[in-house]
Amino acid sequence: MTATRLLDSLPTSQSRVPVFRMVQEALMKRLATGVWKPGEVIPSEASLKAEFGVSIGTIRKAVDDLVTQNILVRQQGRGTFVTIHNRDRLMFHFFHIEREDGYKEYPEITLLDFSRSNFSREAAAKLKRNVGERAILFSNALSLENKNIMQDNITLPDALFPKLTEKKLSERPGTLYSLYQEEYGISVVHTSQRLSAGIAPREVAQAMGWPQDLPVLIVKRVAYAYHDEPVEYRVSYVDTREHEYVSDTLKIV
Amino acid sequence: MTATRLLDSLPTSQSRVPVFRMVQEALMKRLATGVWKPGEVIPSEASLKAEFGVSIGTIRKAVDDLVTQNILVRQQGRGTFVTIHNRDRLMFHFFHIEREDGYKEYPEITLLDFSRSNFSREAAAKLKRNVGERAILFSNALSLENKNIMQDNITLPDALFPKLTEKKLSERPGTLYSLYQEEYGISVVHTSQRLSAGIAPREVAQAMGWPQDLPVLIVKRVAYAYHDEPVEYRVSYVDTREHEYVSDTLKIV
DNA sequence: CCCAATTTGTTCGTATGTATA
DNA sequence: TTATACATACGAACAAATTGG
Repeated sequence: MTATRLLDSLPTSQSRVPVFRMVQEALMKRLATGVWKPGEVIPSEASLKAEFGVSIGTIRKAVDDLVTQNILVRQQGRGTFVTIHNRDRLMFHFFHIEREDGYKEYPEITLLDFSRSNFSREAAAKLKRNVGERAILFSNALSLENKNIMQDNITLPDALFPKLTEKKLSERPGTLYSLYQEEYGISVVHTSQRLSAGIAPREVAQAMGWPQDLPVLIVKRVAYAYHDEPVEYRVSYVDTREHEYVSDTLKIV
Repeated sequence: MTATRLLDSLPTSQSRVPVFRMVQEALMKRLATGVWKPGEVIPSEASLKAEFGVSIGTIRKAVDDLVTQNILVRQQGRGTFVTIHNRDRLMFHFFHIEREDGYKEYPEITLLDFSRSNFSREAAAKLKRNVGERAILFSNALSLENKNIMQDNITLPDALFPKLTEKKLSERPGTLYSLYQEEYGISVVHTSQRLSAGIAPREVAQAMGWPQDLPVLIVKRVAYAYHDEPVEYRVSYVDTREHEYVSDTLKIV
C-alpha cells in the first residue's frame, strides 16, 4: 500500500526531514498564500489526515507546533482556526489602564501625516530593502483618556503596499494590521523590538503636546509576516509617566 | 489489571484533571523541592512510565509541556535535563556588544552596598510580603568595557535567604541566580518586567559616573521560582546611549 | 430537551529511527 | 558494537465540547 501521497511531490520530501515538518510547511504555505485567512477554520484533522495520507498523530504534531507559535488555535468540538493577529490591540495591552474601576479604554488613533519617499538608511536595513526603493511613511498619535501617550512613525515598502492611500488609512474599519491582511494579504505573525530611553525629539514633543525635555521610551519594532519576511518598521516614542510597558517571560536563547 | 498506580494516591487524582497534568504536577513538585536540581538528568521516559504506571506517550506529553516552559531540556540519546536558569547571563544577553570583531565581553559586576531593613511598600507588594518583614537590600553596578551601563537595586525576603552576607555575595563563584540555587535551593524559572523611561536619580547617576540629566531605561523586574512564587524584586537603571534592550515576540494574551 | 454527528482532547500501545555513551 | 534514551510514526478507542436537528 504505497499510494502516492501528497507529500511525496513536495520539494522537501527528500533528505531527512520528518513527515510532520513537511506537513507543517505545507500548512504554512497555505496560510502564507492566503488560502486560509485569519479567523477561518482549517480542515478537520480527519480530512487533513486523508489528504496528506499520514496518521492523525502526525497531523496533530504538525498543528501542535503552529499552535504554540500562535499561528493556529484549536477549539474542541469546533475545529482549528487561523489566529487573528490583532497585534495592534496587543500593543495597547501593554499600556495598563491605571484606573482602579476596571474601565478599559481603547486608545484613540489620529493620523498625523502621510507621505511617500525613499527609504531611510535605517529603515532600509531593517526591512532588507535597497535605499533606492520607494517607501510609505506615516505617523500616528495614540491617546488614552484624551492624553497623548505615544507616537508611531511607520515605514512600509511601497512594493508590498502599492495603492495604500491616506484615505484608506484613516477610513479603515479595524486595526492597522487587519488592513494589511484584508487589503494586501499580509499577516503579521511576529515582531521584534529594541528598546532604549531618550529625550523626545522636539517635533515629536510639539506634535504630542509633551514638555520639552520629556524622557521617553523609544521602541524600534520590525514586524514580520510568514517565513520571517520583514514588512513594517516602526519607531515609537512612549510617554511612560503614567503607563508602563510590560514584557513577559523572556525566552532563553 | 488495576494495580495501584502512584498517581492514584495524589491529591489531584480526583475530579477531571488529565493524567498528563497530574504527572506534570508530580514532576514539578520534585523540581520545586530540589529532588532534581538544575543541570541534572531526570529519570528516563521508560522508568517514569514504569514508576507512574502510565503510557510512554503520556509521560512525553507531560514532559513536552515542561520543555516548552523552558523548565526541562531533552537531548536525544542522552536524557532529559533540568534547565540551568542562567538568568543573569540572559539579562546580559540583551546588551549587544556592538564591537564588530565578534568579541564578547561579560559585564563586570561591582557590589555597591548591602544592608538589611524592612520592605519598602513597593517591594513588599511585588513580593507578596508584609511591610513588617525583614528584607535584604543591595546594589550592583554593571560595566562593559570599563563603562558603567546599569545599576541593579535588589530586594530579597530575608525569610527566604536567611544567612546571606555581603561576603557570600561578593565572593560567589558564579551568577547571582546560581547562588540562589546552590545556597538556598531557589530556582528562578521566569521573570516579569515593567519598563519605563526616566531621568537617572541623582544618587544613581553619581554612583555610576553618569551625567546629571541622563535619560535611562527603568526596568522593574520580579523573579519567580516554581509555582509562581515571587523571590526577588529588582529595579534597574540602564544607560541606553550605547546599548539597547531587545525583546522578542510577545505572547498574545 | 435530548440525540446524533462532528471535531478536538486524552490515553493507550507498538514499531522503528537516530543520537549518545 | 551494544545498550540506552529520546524522536518519529502509526493505529485505536474513548472522552468532552460543540452544533444542528
